Amino acid sequence: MAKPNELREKGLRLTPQRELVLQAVRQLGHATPEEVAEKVRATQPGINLSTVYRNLETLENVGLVLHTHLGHGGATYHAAEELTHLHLVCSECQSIGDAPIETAANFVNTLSDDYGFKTDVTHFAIYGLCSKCSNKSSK
Amino acid sequence: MAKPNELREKGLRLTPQRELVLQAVRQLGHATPEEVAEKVRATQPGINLSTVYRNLETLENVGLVLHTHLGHGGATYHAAEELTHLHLVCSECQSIGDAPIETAANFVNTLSDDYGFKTDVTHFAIYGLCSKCSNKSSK
DNA sequence: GCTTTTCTGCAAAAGGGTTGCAAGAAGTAT
DNA sequence: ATACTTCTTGCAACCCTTTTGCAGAAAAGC
Ligand SMILES: [Mn+2]
Ligand SMILES: [Mn+2]
Ligand SMILES: [Zn+2]
Ligand SMILES: [Zn+2]
Repeated sequence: MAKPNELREKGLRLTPQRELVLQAVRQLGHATPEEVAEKVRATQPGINLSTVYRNLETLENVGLVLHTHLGHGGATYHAAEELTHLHLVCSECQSIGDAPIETAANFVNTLSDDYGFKTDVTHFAIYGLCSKCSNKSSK
Repeated sequence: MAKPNELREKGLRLTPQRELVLQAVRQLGHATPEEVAEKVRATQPGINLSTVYRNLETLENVGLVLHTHLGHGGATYHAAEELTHLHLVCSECQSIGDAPIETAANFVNTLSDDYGFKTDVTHFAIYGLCSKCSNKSSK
């Protein structure tokens, strides 16, 4: 999954830990550092949590990985090439829905035209009530 | 600023600490718990941080206060009646701009029509590059 | 293989927020 | 005004997540 030299091309050393962290992020979709660590441990039981944190940061610095905020707490990590959707997070059931990024295109353009603000809509979740929960509470 | 019985009307006891926490949130605009504590301490030096946290939670439960996420870390608090704008947070200079909530109206309607998702656009910031920073980096 | 530089594991610390508990204050009834 | 009940506060201890310093291990380059 992680090609042999895509890490070296970025000026990074290719260590088993680093390769496994990247692989885990790619396989997991959105994952907390803890979840990444757990996944990596299936292959490399000894990996330290701090190594996971440091590699996530390193991989983010070279653009292979990104983080987003889906809940009230910490960040979750995505493979950079796969972050092509909005996250619709339900405040009631905590479910995470996806929507295509184009859904926000007009909104993003308006902010750019009116405020000169260049929005990254994926960094924070879109927060609200999912359809199930909003139906329930209105009945 | 905090009327005598608006707290009692919500079924809460009116303590000096609670009244001051509410007042501080109203005066500060967006404030972290730490900032609220600091403001309150101008009047009541002895107030404990845990009292601030507990009161923010209590005030949020009765709808007088709300929290939003403006940065990568913790929450910031708003007076409920004043949360009528979007937050445009710059990833580079950390500035916090405002935009009227109607800016997002079409976007919110689309999410509702297409996904049944009822968005609260104020809970998370809109993240990106402010006009100053995007000008700089493009030159 | 040997040298240089980066990376890892470990343990300790920091940061932000929460909790149990006993004492204190607010509200309520007498 | 006093007594009673219930809620709130301060304090200290604690928890969970993330960061940091450091010494040894492993990559990359020669
Ligand atoms: Mn939140
Ligand atoms: Mn972030
Ligand atoms: Zn839901
Ligand atoms: Zn900026």
